Amino acid sequence: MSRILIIEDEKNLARFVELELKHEGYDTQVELNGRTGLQAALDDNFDVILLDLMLPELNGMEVARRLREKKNTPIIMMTARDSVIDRVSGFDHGADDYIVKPFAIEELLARIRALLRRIQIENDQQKSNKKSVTFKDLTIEKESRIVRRGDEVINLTKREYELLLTLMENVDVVLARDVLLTKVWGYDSEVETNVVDVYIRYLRNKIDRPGENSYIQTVRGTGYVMRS
Amino acid sequence: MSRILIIEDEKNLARFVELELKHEGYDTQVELNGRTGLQAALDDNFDVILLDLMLPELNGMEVARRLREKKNTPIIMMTARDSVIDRVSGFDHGADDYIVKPFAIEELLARIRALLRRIQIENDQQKSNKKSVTFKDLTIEKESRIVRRGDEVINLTKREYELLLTLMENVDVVLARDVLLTKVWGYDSEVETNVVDVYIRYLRNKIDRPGENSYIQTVRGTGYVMRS
DNA sequence: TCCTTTTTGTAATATATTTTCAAACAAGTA
DNA sequence: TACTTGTTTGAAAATATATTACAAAAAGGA
Repeated sequence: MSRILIIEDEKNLARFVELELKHEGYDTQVELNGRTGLQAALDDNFDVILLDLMLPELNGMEVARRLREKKNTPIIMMTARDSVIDRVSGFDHGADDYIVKPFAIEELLARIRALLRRIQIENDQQKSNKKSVTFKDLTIEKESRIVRRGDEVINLTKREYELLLTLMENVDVVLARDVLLTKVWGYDSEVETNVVDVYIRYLRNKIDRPGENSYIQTVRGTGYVMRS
Repeated sequence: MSRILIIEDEKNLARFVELELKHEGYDTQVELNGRTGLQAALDDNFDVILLDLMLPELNGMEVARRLREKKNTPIIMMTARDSVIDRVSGFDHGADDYIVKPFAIEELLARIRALLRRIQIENDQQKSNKKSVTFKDLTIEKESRIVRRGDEVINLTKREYELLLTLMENVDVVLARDVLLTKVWGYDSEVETNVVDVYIRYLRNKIDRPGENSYIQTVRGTGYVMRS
């Protein structure tokens, strides 16, 4: 179920919203000031953040701005009535929607649902929409399936290509052999997991430069990763 | 099986709910007024409390409030239809969910299940949901499995990493050697408990600074802990 | 179709790293 | 001091990964 972070200093309101959201089946967490709210938002992956504009320690706009430097978690800004200027700057700082206090809980729920739906659609499109993937001076153009290191075109077989693509679409995520196996060879493949090692080697031979560290790092006991 | 306390003065309703819950395999107890209800809740450890808002001697809100001073037993508040004001203050006093009377028994069962699940998840998983874990200037990024002390990256083996993660996800909890063994080495591992000591030493060598106190403290006769 | 080339997967070996054990040592406690 | 508990160490055992050669399968071309 979706996880929602509530950053709001009025305890009664925070508690009320939290309970209503839990009642709807969301997983919630409350933070009572901007600083801890931002920290929680960064440490954790929430689906939506409800962010009050007026907060102690760090105001809502500032929280949104700093969060946006790192992440794109959707934000619904809660503003005092008619504070148009705030609205504008709120959007400007990265809010995805806003709701004016005092609000009917049903309106908030509707906005959350709408936002989750919107994000879902964007995510679906985005992933398949990206035309190219990059890691350092390595690029993959998906449509043409051309792989380059700098200017030099690298010829990869189907398996090699898919393995590299998977790694490059998950930069900084350590992928276990069996994960790679299901992603590249298919969930029902019955090959030995040693093929992953072998293909990693093929890739290294083709993309790395002699003497330099490999672009693909081994994490012993766990898997492989391309670290930025 | 989970134990549920029903605090409800309408005998018929209380009886009905009790029978249904027993039928579902829960262990139940009924109290017919706020005073004895609170007493029972304090004396005993229930998994969930069903609490009516309108009660003789001590109303539901008051029961919730006083219980919360001592305990965090999850509460489902049963409120009359559309009593929004009651909701707000009820939640404010510590309810975890509410159900509006009259309700379908199936909805109540679903809410109880959801609540039990949520509590479970909050206990176990919240920590493992987090993307990163921090202790003083030590951080672990889980996806990339990068461990840092300040800016310096620390290389850990699989076992070392998992041991540190376990300790850091349980800051201020003293973990016995055999607990660490089951958590890190697996429930069926058959290694000597001395390996824990050995790995604690490896970790200390890698994360501590010479001269400073160790981040990992020994609790003689009990286990190890990272104290904040 | 038949032959050639390329790709894929397996298995064996070599190499590197980690894990474990057990014994000696140190420290804390009664 | 005697006893218990924790620490440190080095070496052996266990595992994981890298590398290679090769056979089977698939793809391509005449």
